[in-house]
Amino acid sequence: MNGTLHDRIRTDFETRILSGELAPGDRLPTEQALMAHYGCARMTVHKALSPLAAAGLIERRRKAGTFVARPRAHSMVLDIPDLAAEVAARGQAYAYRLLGRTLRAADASQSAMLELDGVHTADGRPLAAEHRLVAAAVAPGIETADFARQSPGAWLLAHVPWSEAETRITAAAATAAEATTLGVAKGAPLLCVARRTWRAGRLVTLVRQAFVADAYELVARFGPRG
Amino acid sequence: MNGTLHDRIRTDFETRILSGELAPGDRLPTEQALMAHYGCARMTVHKALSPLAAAGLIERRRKAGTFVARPRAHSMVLDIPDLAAEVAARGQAYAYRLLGRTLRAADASQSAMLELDGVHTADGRPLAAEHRLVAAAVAPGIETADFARQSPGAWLLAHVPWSEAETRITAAAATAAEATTLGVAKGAPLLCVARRTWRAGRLVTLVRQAFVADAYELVARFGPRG
DNA sequence: CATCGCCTTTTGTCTAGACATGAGCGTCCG
DNA sequence: CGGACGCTCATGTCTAGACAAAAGGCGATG
Repeated sequence: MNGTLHDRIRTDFETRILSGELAPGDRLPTEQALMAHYGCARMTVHKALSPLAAAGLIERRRKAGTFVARPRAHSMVLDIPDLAAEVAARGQAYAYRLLGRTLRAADASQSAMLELDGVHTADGRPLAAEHRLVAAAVAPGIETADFARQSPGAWLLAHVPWSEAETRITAAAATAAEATTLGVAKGAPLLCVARRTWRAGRLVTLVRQAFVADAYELVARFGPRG
Repeated sequence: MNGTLHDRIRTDFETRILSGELAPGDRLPTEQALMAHYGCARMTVHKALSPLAAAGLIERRRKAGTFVARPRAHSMVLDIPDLAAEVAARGQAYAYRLLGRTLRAADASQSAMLELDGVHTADGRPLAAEHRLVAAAVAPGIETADFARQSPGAWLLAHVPWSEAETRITAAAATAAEATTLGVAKGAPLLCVARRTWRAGRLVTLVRQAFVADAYELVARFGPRG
């Protein structure tokens, strides 16, 4: 596919496996045989097949050989887009409006957290309500940040690196407060995205975004397009 | 981390970047310098840094060098679990009940599709309503498959390889039909997962699962744990 | 001053080998 | 017959080098 030889070898087997031409359990040629077939060194063959093994598409055992892996519980790539960019791509005007800002002092259970409530809008129409906690100690400077022009999420992305994140996606009925903020009826369905983000084991931020159901969707992909 | 040298070099920089010790834009040593530092050949250094570049953690430019990448619109790994396994892991009894089965003949716009309606249950309680279309030509044998014991999704996973999939996640209010199937009130929030799956460019199946909001959530992760 | 072209640095790919590792498999011996 | 041993094969890791390609830097030239 790409110009390089090991990319060609890799995509060769990738497509043959994904198309079903090579079924799970089938044995692939040995590296020796592939050297001869493609007329290259063993390192090149190895460099081609290693990523497939890492991706779980094939399984390699010494002495036994290389086999097409059985399809397991698959995972897809979920794009977590920048809301501002997403809205702008739709040709709408994005804005974040800060609704509340409270500093919660540290107590026995956790360190000081800045509590931020706001709403993301597209062309002035509410898109999502956001409730966020930010660990003040891990995000120096956030207490003086201006969220009139930039959402807390964008500020954090630019200022605080993170190493780990977990996102939970659920549906929920709008509470009275959410209904008011978003301009929908109480009980209306919302797509809720709750994310916790850590840096070096310490919680950086905890955010819950409630999207108006018919105004937003998440997309996850699996496939050669990346 | 792992015993191998290139794994050690890779995790070295991985942790230094993710911990923030190396900030976005920082330049990494050249491969020459790393050869000297680790006392190994350049291929070994290259093998260590290449995956980091592929993962988007670093950015490499000829002549300029290697730099820590700025965090971009990040993507996470979304686990699409096998429903049966998921329910079993919670200690509940999983079942799929087929509610409707219709063969739609081919027409000008598309080939023959088998239409399947069903409901996934945990301990007898409805968990999700499923509406699925399967391309009969791409899934030979599905017309005689027995869905009393196995859901169409599980059957397809075992019998038809796929190369590409796209999942859209939304929230929606339960229609009257869905409310009846799931035993919830009309208008109750549902987490909807709509997935299209292709094999070699041809549509294999198209499925829409509507989950009872408080009985299900999707989890996506990003981090060194994989 | 601007621009073109050349040089150098740095990464990308590949080779031909070496040794290590581990698993399958047969053999030998009890 | 069965288990322990050792052989062999296939993959895993690594080396020292080669050439290619891209892009920054710099000087010559207009």
